[in-house]
Order: sequence, then C-alpha cells, then structure tokens
Amino acid sequence: MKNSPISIETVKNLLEAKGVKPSFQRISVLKYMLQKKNHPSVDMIYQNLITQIPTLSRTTIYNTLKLLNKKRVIASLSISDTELRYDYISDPHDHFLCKQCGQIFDIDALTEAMEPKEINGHDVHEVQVNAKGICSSCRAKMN
Amino acid sequence: MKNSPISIETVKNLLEAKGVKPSFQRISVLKYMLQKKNHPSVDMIYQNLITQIPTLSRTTIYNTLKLLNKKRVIASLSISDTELRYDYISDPHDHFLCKQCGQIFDIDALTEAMEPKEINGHDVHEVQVNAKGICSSCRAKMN
DNA sequence: ATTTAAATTTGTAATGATTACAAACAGAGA
DNA sequence: TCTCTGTTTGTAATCATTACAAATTTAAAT
Ligand SMILES: [Mn+2]
Ligand SMILES: [Mn+2]
Ligand SMILES: [Zn+2]
Ligand SMILES: [Zn+2]
Repeated sequence: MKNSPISIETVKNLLEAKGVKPSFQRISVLKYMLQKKNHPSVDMIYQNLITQIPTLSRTTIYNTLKLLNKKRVIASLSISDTELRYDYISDPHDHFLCKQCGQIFDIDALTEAMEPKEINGHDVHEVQVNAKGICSSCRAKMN
Repeated sequence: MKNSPISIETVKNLLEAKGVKPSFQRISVLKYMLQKKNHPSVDMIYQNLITQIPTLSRTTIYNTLKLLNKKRVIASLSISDTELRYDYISDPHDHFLCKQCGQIFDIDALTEAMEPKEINGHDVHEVQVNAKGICSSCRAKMN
C-alpha cells in the first residue's frame, strides 16, 4: 500500500495522453508521484530523484511541475504555510495536513461532488477543501 | 459597504476579550482588518498603516498577526501561492481567490456547517474551503 | 518620582521557496 | 553533418517569512 510499482511505459503513456513529451526527467517526476502518493514538495521530489539522477537540477523539478500543472496532470495544493505541495489528479478528494509532521493525507470528499462553475458571478476553476490538525500517528506519539 | 467605520474602543474591547493587551499597533492592525475586510497580506497592512505610523516595523505586523492567530481572533488563509492572507474570525464562510487580480472574496459556505472534530482518526482543528478562478470584475475587463 | 522588571516594538540579518535568465545539451529531421 | 527546437542545467535575483538582539514602552515595586 505504500509504494505501488508503476512501469515507465505506464507513465510515458500518461504523459503523451496529456500532450507532454515524455522526457526522462518528466517520467521520473510523475513516476515518483504516482508511486509515493505523498503530495510531495519540490524538495521532497528533488532529494529522492537526485540519488538516481545525479545531474538533476532543482529548476527542472519546478519546470516539470509547472508544465504538468498547466496540462492538468497534477494539482498544486496551497495547504502548507511554507511550500506548495503537488498531487496527481485522479478522483476528487480532500486533504488533511498534519501540523506536527507535515504529512498530507487524502480524505474522502467532505461534501458531495461540489464543482460549481460559478459563484457570485465569479468564474470558478477549482475548489480545494483543506483540513488541518494533528494526525493520528502524531497524536499517539504525544502520549 | 467598503470601509465601515470602527471605533478604537470597539477594537480595544475585542482584543481585551480575547486576552490580548491592546497596544496602539495591535489596535491599528485589527481595526484595519475589520474596516477593510479585504483578507490582507502582511504587506497590504504594512503599506496602509505606515502612512499613519511612520515608525512602524514590518516585524510588528508579523508578530501581531501571529499573536492574534494564536488567540483565535484571526485566521490565516493558505489560499494564495505566494503569501499568507488573514481574516477576522466571525461567521463561518468560504473564500474565492481571483488568479487575475489577487483579490479574495467571501462566499457562502459551500457546505452546511462542516466542522468535524475527527476524520480518519486525525484530530481536525480547522477546515478551509478555497475556490479559485477569475472574478466577475476581471472577467468583464477581459472582453 | 525613581527604579526595576517585563512586555512590546523595531531594525537588521538570515533563511528558504520560488522565479528569472542564459548557457549547455539532446533529439529530430534536412 | 548542420540546424532548429525543445529541454535541462546552474547561477543569480526576488520575495515572504523567521531569527535575533537592541531599543523603547509599559507596568509594577519601592
Ligand atoms: Mn491527494
Ligand atoms: Mn473572509
Ligand atoms: Zn503527523
Ligand atoms: Zn479579479
């Protein structure tokens, strides 16, 4: 349940389907996200991939995430006070951020399929529901 | 509807009720927020108050907002990609951020009184619902 | 009123995430 | 091979936020 193996081919097809040229770096970033499902920050991705791709540049991570976000492959979560976190776009769901350990957990959508295209005359592109608190694991450690 | 006049006394009482010593700077910050209702960033507050308080330090704004947040007088909104925004805590409501002009608008809560104390075993302290898109005014200007 | 201690404010330096930018590199034809 | 285009890389700049200590203000004690 932690690290589902995903083939390069799968990721490659995914990228091509979204109109993104599947470079080695782009495949690596998306593969990491699909496997870890950990809503990583730029640095989490970088620190992991640099061990396999010694020439990797942080700028490439920024470029790739920006591109994947524009192509609607991934969402950027403004849930943390300090850094953006990213998530592969699949079924709609909400997020819980632990203020203690910084982990972000998926939670069932707190409200039924809420995707209004318009609110108060404003053009709505996306809606994110962010819960914050202390995760069960951190709370256990506190006792 | 834009700039409701609020008396110093009112703000002072508000602070004292929450256990915050009402210094001149703290009163100024909270008064600004109550009047403008614009979900300001640190810099928006600073740029406005510096005209009346020439000795004001940005650090004081940071200190004050952190204190008011801890005392649950204001909420910090992680809705923008670039900076924290702040909002006086009153009735529960949601927010809409315009990606064009950066303004944040109040919107009716998209879901009925959703304040679960626990989700998936996690301890929930707060839930924020953030919509993003293009505000009506900006869309009008685009045509 | 003086003195003392505590709380608040201020200014400056450091940190850290993100962006800007230009050079280096790689791949696909011609 | 040459050229064009897109991608990656490294470095510098920007900007929000935090760290920290000195200066100032406030409140309390004598
Ligand atoms: Mn998720
Ligand atoms: Mn609001
Ligand atoms: Zn935790
Ligand atoms: Zn707008």
